Amino acid sequence: MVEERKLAVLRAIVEDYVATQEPVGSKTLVERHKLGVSPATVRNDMAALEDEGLIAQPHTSAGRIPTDKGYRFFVDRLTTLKAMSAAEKRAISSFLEDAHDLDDVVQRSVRLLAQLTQQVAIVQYPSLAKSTIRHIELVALSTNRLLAVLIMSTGRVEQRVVELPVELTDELIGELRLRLNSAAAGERIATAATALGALPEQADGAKSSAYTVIVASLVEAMSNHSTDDRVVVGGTANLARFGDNFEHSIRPMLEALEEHVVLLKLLGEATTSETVTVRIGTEGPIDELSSTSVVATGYGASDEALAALGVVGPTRMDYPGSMAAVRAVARYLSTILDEA
Amino acid sequence: MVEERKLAVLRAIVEDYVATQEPVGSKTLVERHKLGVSPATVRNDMAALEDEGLIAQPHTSAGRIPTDKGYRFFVDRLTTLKAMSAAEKRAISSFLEDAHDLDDVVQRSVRLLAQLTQQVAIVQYPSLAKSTIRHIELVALSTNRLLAVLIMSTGRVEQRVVELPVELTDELIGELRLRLNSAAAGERIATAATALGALPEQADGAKSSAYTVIVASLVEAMSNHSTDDRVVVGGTANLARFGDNFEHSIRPMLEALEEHVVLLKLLGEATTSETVTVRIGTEGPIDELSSTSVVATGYGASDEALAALGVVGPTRMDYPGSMAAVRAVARYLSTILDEA
DNA sequence: CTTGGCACTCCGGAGACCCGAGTGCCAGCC
DNA sequence: GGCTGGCACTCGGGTCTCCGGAGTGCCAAG
Repeated sequence: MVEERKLAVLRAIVEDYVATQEPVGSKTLVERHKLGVSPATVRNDMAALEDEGLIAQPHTSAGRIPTDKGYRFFVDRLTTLKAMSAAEKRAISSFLEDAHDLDDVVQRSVRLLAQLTQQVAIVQYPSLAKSTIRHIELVALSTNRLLAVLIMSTGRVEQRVVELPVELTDELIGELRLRLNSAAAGERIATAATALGALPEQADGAKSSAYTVIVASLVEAMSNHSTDDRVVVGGTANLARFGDNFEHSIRPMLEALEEHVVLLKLLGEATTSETVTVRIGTEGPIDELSSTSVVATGYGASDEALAALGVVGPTRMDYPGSMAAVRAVARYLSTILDEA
Repeated sequence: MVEERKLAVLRAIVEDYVATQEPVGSKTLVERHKLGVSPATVRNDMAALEDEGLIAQPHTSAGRIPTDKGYRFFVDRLTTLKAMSAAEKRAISSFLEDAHDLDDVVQRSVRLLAQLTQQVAIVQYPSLAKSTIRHIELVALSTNRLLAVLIMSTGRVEQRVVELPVELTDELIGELRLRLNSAAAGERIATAATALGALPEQADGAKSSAYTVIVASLVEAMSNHSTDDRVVVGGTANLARFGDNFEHSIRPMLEALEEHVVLLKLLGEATTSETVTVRIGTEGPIDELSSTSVVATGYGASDEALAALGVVGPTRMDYPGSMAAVRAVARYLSTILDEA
């Protein structure tokens, strides 16, 4: 038995099954893929592949379908990323470049990804922790409530209402704003926080105490990364193509998509932008989603990704296509954020 | 035939059908609702109701189900809003008050509404056009690109990148910021725009021309209400309870939920906060959603609503419950935004 | 106007049946 | 040793039939 052909058979099975969503038999396989051997031979190969746990048959006397392990093998060894067509590239860049807003960029990315892959797309907002502060704005809401608006270099805008135990004056706010910005601009939140901590000391006595409380409140509000988990989902209508098994596929999927925490888990460690991570079926962290796969990658600077994006779909998905689309969108997104 | 009983029968049919999702027959009806008459009598009533187009039978020899017209009658004449239980009220207010952010408030509202009604919930962000400007912040991105951040009284923050045909200086920005804010703070965008239009004239010659272009760009960016349509959707997992007819219920629903424009159409004219609007089945603007109903209302100031919120579900939904929940959430949301 | 009776309809589940695709294995062939 | 054709076997799933039960409409009597 030729090892090479056995792998060709595996590839053919994966491709066929992904395309038709039906168990594939030996006969149709040789017909569709010009393997140059007889069905019987393919059957032998299939038996071997089944022994290795790469494929399985749902019922006796049915065709074979790939197992998670089979997909894994396919993804790792039998596939190269499809290149995007020139037209697709053009579509991507023009679609994304029309955006005038970070919200807009993210929204468009999600749509794009969903449309390219015909799957559910997830895009995470640029992480607060990993981007730098461009500007801090303070707006008095009342004498003891302050709205702090953080404008990040990625264009992300974050706001916090801070309740203060002291009375505010316009003068105080103005001074605070100046100092805050000179201390924090260009820094990351974490480093800015320490820099800000030093601020009160530089002030003269009377204001020092006021500074102390205000800065402390600000720092606390800023470093509360509870909203660091902003994610946007799109293409849920593509779930409709999941096919039949409603209760076991679509419901848990919809539930997961509601829970941003779960989504973040799914995107998981895909925080490096150079590689596309593929999590197949039970490899994922969520038991309920044992028949779904995640294709994800990071975007932003190449060394340390700002955030992740990806698609989620049934294990029987077009991995090469999805991987290519995910990578392409991530790249364009990175360049766009770089410009901004 | 007693008219009053006939309506009781209609009510019973609606309630039963909503609860069981199965056509309801005369016999089970008298059993479950103690109508005090025989099934045969009820059958006569049913025949009359069917003549009036309020109920229908899916097949001969099946029970009856309400028609859209039947639901309409039920909603208009046979129902009073369920009061929320004290526990529910407490849950709502405490859940919403924990929010520290407009985004947070909206997000929580959507979840709350979805959970209360067990349906898909939609909440629209406070309209830009109808709220007032609290503060305008300008941040230089480069010498000829300016980031304008609009902070509205509702806590909504909107940003725009403005490309300018002139060089910016810190001094210019500072002055601009002062003038902008004194002219625009407390105004609505529309009125602010005209006020801003007058600004350049007040400046002295050299700066006047710079002002003119900058202000023009700003006004244009601000009054571009393309993002006025921000809506948030939640509870899509509840679609799973839609039941069987996948292709005809869930897919178009998911597709509609992706399109914010469509959602806005659905919320439609529900811009008054005093009444809860109910759109049943084909009464709605979207053909594909002919078997779904929308329960919506406005929130914000009582005279002119800031925006709308509501739930979308199958025509066979619990109207009294949904209406009550929608109204309750809208009210709490209004008070919260009032405080902020 | 209400009610019991009765004949009629028809949906939908259970069972029987069969076809066809697919398999495993074996013996022969290169 | 690997490939191939042949063959008996399996079994899912579509089709058909059948039947019960829930529901109806109508009618005549109270």
